Amino acid sequence: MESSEKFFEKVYAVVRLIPYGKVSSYGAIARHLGSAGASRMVGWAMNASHNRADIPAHRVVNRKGLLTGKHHFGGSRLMQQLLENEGVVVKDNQVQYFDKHFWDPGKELPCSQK
DNA sequence: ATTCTGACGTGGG
DNA sequence: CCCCACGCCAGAA
Repeated sequence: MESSEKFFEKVYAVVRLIPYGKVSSYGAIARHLGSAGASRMVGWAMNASHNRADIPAHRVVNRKGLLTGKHHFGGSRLMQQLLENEGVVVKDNQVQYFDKHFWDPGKELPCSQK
């Protein structure tokens, strides 16, 4: 059934919906997918996201607002540059005003409750 | 098949 | 806030 849908595709769908100048966390997305605790898989999905072009993975950070995945961005400050370019203040790999830029899918999205 | 790792989260101290 | 340990699911070796 729908559960057969790729976990990755779900992640991509949510990440792609992240508005400009906003950031989200792996756990929030995982929870939205119905697999709370599978936060690792979200990160793993992002890893595969390099194969996709419309996946703003730089808008996805850990719950601390830390750019944990910047090392995987192929470069070094690319991720931070992109965030700052969108108006997000980043300092020492950490997003400032994280709660202010935080975007919760299960909270902002309409009826996606499972 | 088994084993380990991985862009994490949560709970307890 | 920090640190430690466990859980989580998927993919690679």
